[in-house]
Amino acid sequence: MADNQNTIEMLKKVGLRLTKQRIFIGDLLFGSKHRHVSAESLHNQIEKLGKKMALATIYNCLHHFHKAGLLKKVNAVNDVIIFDTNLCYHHHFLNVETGELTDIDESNVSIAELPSLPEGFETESMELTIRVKPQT
Amino acid sequence: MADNQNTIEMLKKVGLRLTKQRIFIGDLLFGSKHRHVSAESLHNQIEKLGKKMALATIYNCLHHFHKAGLLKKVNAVNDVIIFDTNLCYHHHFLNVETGELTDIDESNVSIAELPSLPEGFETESMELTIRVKPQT
DNA sequence: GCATACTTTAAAATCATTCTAAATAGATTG
DNA sequence: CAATCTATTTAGAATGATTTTAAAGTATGC
Repeated sequence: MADNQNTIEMLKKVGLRLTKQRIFIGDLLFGSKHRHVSAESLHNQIEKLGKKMALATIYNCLHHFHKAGLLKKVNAVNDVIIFDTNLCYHHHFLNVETGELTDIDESNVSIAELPSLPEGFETESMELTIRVKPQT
Repeated sequence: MADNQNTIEMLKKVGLRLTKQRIFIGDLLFGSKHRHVSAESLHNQIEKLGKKMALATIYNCLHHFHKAGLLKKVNAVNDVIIFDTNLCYHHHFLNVETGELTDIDESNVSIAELPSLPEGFETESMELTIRVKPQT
């Protein structure tokens, strides 16, 4: 499959070993649109596809992808770590009831002035979270 | 003590029972400057002050204060829930190495355009997090 | 192919948080 | 101010997400 090939290229480029599990997860994550996943949600998806994979493997894989710069970590929601395949600078709506994240179209937000950083620090990333809840 | 009196007023105003533990925690939290605390960090502080208090009591208290609108919940960091005594709309630097949060002076940030919310939702809060790390 | 280092895995361990059930302490009422 | 009612505190158990461990398996270089 073409996807498969893309994933393999990607893993090679960042110097990660080509394991069945990483290729499978890579295909899922980078196959189509951007995604927000937790280890648990990925695990569920993988089980629904009829595959078996240890949860620990999924954690390992997500962390490796993150270290390799393939995934961005976004603010934890309800104690759950969420990884984002969209690496570009962008923001989120967070549904406080469900924990669901939705991308905010970049053009819709602009941060006019940026504060100066503390001495000796550099920015790693920046994220605006707009917590939303169903209208009462 | 004056602090004590303020805390008692505050608890009465929001309709929470006056317990020794809540008064003590209220004094710690609202005594001077704004603070960012986790249940654990508060527990440590309380132990250092030579008092004993069950961790569960601290969790209860923080949640009650939050429900009563005395504390704001901010994005979890490293799986830890952080409460903020600063209720005003403001933003944070997050030290990704230590998890430490620092307030950003409000005047230093302005969000020019706001995106429209998803249908049927309303904003609960909004927070910009600038993740920073020591310069390499 | 073989050796080596890296991965996967299941299960145990850990860590933050919540729950439980009993004991205690505020609040309320007569 | 005692009796009662209900909320709160507490220790410890339970839960849930994540990490660690140690053993077995697998990719990669030679």
